[in-house]
Amino acid sequence: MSREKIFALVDCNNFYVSCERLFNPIIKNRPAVVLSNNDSCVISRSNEAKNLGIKMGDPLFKIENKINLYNIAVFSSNFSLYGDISSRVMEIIRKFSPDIEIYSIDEAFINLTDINMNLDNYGISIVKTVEQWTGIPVSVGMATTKTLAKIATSIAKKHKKFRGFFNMTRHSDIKRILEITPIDDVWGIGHKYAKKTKYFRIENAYQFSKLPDTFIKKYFSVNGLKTAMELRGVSVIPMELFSTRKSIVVSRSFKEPLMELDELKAAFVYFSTLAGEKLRRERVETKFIKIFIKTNRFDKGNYLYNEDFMLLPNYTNTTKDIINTSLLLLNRIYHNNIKYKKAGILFTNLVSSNNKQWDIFCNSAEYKKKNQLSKSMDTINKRYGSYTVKYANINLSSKFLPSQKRKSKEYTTNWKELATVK
DNA sequence: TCTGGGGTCCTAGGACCC
DNA sequence: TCTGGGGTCCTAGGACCC
Repeated sequence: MSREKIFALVDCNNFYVSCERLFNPIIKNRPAVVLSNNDSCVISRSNEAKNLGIKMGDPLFKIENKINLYNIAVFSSNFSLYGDISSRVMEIIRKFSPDIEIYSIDEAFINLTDINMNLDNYGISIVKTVEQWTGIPVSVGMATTKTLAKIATSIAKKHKKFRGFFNMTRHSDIKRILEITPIDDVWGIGHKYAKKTKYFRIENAYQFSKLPDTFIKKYFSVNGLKTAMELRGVSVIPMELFSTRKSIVVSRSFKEPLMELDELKAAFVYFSTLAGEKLRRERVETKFIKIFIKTNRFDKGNYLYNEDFMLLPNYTNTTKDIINTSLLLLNRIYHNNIKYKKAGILFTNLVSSNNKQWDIFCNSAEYKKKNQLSKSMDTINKRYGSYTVKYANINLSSKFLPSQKRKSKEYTTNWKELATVK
């Protein structure tokens, strides 16, 4: 029998808002929110904003009143800033265990099974170190499975008295904790499954964990069964240490619907540029390029979705190839007099640039030339800011560009916007 | 009126083959 | 045209996550 595993989840508190606060100490205790693309809806809230009843996903127009009434600080999202802060946080967490799974921009699991130290001290030390070195507050939860660690973290976050850390590994009363954990708070139980559990009169995590396996599998599939096992303390969701990306998407909703082909073309040049950068950053390539255009999904009865794809003869990650392909596909699926509200480009079947198969007919000299051009552009744009150099046909003044009226500066990633010291 | 973007995994069902 | 079983592979759609 192998030793019981120990997982810790490190979760940044209100991550995007916390990032904004680093550079705006003035809003330290003011309620604050960060908005999604086009400044449409709320995607991050400070504790004060949560206490004012602002919900995740609330559209901006719905909370205008509260914003004025309570002087809420509002930010457009600034993902290059958040991404940069995130990687700093992750590097610090890595010092506590190299066995790390970066689960999302603001969360990481670490495996502490082989750490021969007092776990309580270790957990408190993680919370303190990350906060001191980056200024980002985090919560840490420990347990014998990832699903339980999720619960432990939310307890650490919810109750001030724990100071950001909760250890569930040797808790004498896990049953009691699961009983007070609503089933829809459990990792792996989403909207639809929560509704089903209600139907079966399952209210909390403990009740769910006690259901017969065959029943769970029938109504909640194997993933539901995994969740139940993990709640019972049996670790069945392993750490994913070397996840390789399987798909890449770049898509945007337009503030104003686009109708003209030229407008959409500009949008796809923009998407292709971002998508190419992403492929190269991840060191992957693709043959499979799909694009889609669609109308407003809330416009019932008139919803229209069009997509098309192409399988390229050779793997690529060069912006030029992606632009050419996406414009060709756009010509195929575009129709007159349609109000397109959202569009995007998608790559699947990615392969690593390092070990891809060379095709017999691939012109490798041509390939290397295009590749070199793309890479040089990336280097320049990284150093001097996005779109310092770009393909001539990209038209950044077009109306497809996301509207971000309240964006903070790129303090850490753009030379032109370094924070100034007063 | 306004309602994001980017991912992964599982399953059911169709196409195709013997 | 109808008849049957069994297997694989692929894809669309649905579920979940942040």
